Amino acid sequence: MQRALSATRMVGNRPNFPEWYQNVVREADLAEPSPVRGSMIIKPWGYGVWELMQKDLDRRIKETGHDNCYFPLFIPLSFIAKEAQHVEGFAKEMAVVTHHRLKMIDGKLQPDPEAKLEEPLIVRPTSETIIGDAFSRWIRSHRDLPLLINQWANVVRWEMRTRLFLRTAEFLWQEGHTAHADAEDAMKETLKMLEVYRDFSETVLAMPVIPGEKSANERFPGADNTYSIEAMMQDGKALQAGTSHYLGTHFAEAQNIRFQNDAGELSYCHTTSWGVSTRLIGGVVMTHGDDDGLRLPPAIAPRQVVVVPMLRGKPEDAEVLAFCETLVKRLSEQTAFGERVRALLDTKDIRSAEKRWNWVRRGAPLIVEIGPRDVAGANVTYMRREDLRDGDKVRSHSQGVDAFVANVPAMLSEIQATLYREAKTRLDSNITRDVKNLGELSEYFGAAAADDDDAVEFKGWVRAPWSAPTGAALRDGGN
RNA sequence: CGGGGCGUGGCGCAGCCUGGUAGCGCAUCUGGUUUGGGACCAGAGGGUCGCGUGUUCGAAUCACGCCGCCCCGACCA
Repeated sequence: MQRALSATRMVGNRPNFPEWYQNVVREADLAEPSPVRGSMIIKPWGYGVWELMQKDLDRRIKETGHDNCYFPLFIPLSFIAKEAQHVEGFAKEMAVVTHHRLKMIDGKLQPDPEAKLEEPLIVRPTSETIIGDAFSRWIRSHRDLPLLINQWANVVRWEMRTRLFLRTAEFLWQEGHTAHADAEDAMKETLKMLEVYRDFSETVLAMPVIPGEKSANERFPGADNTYSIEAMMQDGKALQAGTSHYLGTHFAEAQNIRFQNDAGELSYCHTTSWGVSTRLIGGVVMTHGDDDGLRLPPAIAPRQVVVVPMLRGKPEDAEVLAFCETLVKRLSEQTAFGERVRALLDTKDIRSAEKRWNWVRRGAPLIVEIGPRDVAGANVTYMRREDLRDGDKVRSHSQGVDAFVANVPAMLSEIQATLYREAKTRLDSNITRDVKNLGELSEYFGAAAADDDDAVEFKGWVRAPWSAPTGAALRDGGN
């Protein structure tokens, strides 16, 4: 049994951060690589986290006036071709469907040459074009605007280099698409959703971010402006955690999305799109993980309290189990973050010590251990995942069962707040603010660019003047 | 796609230089002993040594080719 996932615990000083990340993803039972290159299998614990993210974000999207719908996975090649920048941006990474039938030829199953599609279909890398096509039919009048749509879907981008959650060939996301009568309204929408993402990330994921505009070279293909929220990972690097785009009239012009204004004149709509993806799970790992594995913010923990009975194969086991069942039932009647507390009794027939560590690695916020002595004294013994260790020792707490049950909602809130505070402190204290020009910037990051071994020094971020509108000269700035 | 590294039971590795058909730790299974805690003893199962071709009496080990994975870079949610 490994005792820790890496040797050091200092932020920014993990000897091999990417390796640590992969270990946590595996040990926390979040996901595993699939037989298909670049794609992953999201396991129940990881998918449970995604479902909770979805649920909360979906509510926010609806509260801001958007309706969900679903557009097809396949997009006609000609649709993509309509917007020049869009083509240029995505052409290199598209999966293409060319046949609709397999045939056994020379003992080998292969696409039937006679079943070739007249027009190839591409697997959506994003849905601007196919949704725009629908918008062009749905929108006639200024009374149809704004049109506010969202979809939860999978998309495919044939990436050269993939990492679980952070960049996979196929990933899950939501993509919002809206159409507006003028630039001002569309820009308002773009910034509104950026703010939705910021608040969601900070309050639900406990992941502080910096919202801002991306430089021209980092813009979404076909956008006039791209905004993002950026989070700082424990290696000091930035993770683009969500984007919101003002698309101007580019897609409207390419796809003829027009409306008649109150004067009877036809004009092009201004559109937006915005999305967050399963990458957020990777962000949570790299924000909150430690040497013992994952630490999940309670708001997105599929199980917030896990009860591990200390069974010894003796008659008193029955009492222990009965006590635990009652405890879980009472916990499930409590409310935290506006929902029932998610509690689990882990009865799997393995050693209880191993069970405990499984839940530690998965990041369950509260882990409760119940033995005969607890039952006799009506106590619970528990650990808080966000504050697991006292030096090398595991910090174990004891409390009367009634008080514990009543305290769980408050403790979950505290854990959520503590995780946020730790990350926020890290973010704030690792932004260097006294860099004034490109020379100082190069000097600060210095050798980092020439590094080719694992030991990349922790540099954090730099706040520096920005050479708008291109940002090209300063693009090594780290954010 | 450029540079570097690596593919040996589920996981982590040794063996390769100096060819003689596999070994360790953890995990798994069985039995026993333990029991406020990441147990101990004994036994067992599990490997086409990434794939292919070649050299050789003999290849995990040598040569060539291919595939895959990881890191850095470029690009991206």
